[in-house]
Amino acid sequence: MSRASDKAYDLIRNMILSGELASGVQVREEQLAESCGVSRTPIRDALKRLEAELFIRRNSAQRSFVADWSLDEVEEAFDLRIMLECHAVRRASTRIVVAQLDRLRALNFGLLGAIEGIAPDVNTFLECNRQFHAIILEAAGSERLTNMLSRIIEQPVVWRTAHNYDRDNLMMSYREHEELLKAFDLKDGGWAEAVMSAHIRRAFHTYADAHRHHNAMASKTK
Amino acid sequence: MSRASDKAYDLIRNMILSGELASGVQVREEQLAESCGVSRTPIRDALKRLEAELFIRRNSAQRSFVADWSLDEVEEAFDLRIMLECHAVRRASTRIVVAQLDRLRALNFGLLGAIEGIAPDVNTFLECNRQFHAIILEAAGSERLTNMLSRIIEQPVVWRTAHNYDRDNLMMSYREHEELLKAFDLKDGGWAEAVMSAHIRRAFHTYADAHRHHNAMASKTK
DNA sequence: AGACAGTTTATTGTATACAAATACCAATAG
DNA sequence: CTATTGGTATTTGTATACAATAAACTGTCT
Repeated sequence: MSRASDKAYDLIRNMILSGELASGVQVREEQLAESCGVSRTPIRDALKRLEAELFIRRNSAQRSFVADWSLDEVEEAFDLRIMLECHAVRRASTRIVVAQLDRLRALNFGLLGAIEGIAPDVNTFLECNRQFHAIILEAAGSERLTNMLSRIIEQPVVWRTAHNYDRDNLMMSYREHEELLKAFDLKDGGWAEAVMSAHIRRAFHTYADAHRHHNAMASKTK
Repeated sequence: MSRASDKAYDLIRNMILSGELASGVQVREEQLAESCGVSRTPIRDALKRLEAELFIRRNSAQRSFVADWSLDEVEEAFDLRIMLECHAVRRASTRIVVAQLDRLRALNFGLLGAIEGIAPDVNTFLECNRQFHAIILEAAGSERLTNMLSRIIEQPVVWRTAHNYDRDNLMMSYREHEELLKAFDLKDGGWAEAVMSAHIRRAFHTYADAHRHHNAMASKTK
């Protein structure tokens, strides 16, 4: 991450995810340039990227605002992710090689380790989970698919939701990954697809519960 | 299209589609700037966009090249397009309003008119076809979906293939659109989805035939 | 001749100044 | 009091100069 535009991208993205930049607020290029310590040129690059990922929206006059996602929009994103990841897993089931299966097994073992402690290590869990899905995408062998999935807000939503996961939820992810591995072993793309679909749908409902809970809290304090 | 970056985007895109910029050749920002009559800044914007749409690829040293698509890669793109357009049509089937249905009917009537002449008017056909699909996407009402489909090479491949359409093929498109309209009238999302899937699959095979024919010609002249 | 180091050249990345577009505000007419 | 118009401030778009990086070359040493 030496390039200034990458640095700016990460910084702005984190500002959005951490809530430092609240939903709906306008962001100005010059102001971002100052807070990121770079000039406007890389900021503009970063904003374009964030706009493509729908983190940033622009109004008719090209002013940029932090996107404000409704539950419906999050559900749309999940629906798309389900379609694309199921497609990936279907392709992967006929293309995946032993080395990749081994890496998947190792990652899911690491993921289990992160759960089993007294307090689950959510960050390690997330990183293992991210890599697990990345390897499946790699095995699917479609650059375009990788491209699209990287654009769909996956990290942020996963990130927000996982902090709401209780141990049972985390363990469920582990088991679903194991089931996916069995489906790969048997080269049963249909099974793999069904497991993946359930896996992501469950994640959505965990998110939706948290979202509603959050809103209920917010309206109380008003 | 007053903005220089939009102008540059269109010019470069057309240069690629027309073959003026051949597959695989390197493109330099400064050279493009000169041929587009703008500075490097908007060229860089345009290249980023074209890169996101996989018209342009970059090597490890960030040099840009015109993408060279294999038939497999085109098939991947079609597969993704089928998934996304089927999703769109499914959503649209429960959301589409009368005004949109009327516009669809009018467009398909225009499309029929373009076919019926002595020599089919391919450009009008393509424009009606483009708008037809755009309205369905609008009716689907998912910004994210629109976003993704606009990134998937749809226009270029459609453009290349339609010039290979014979009258029967064009007429088939008209009939499929009519069938889609019936499915919408009956709010039968499953039917609509099936018709759309067949519609795009047929387009792919028309493309694949043309592609193979083209390659056979090319190898003869070698 | 072949390989390697240092230098040159080509190309992209970044900063910055300026131009264009838009929003904001105040003054004035209705 | 509202609407409209004009001007000013703010913000984004573009051009351009310069910096950084990677490729190509050249000369030397083995």
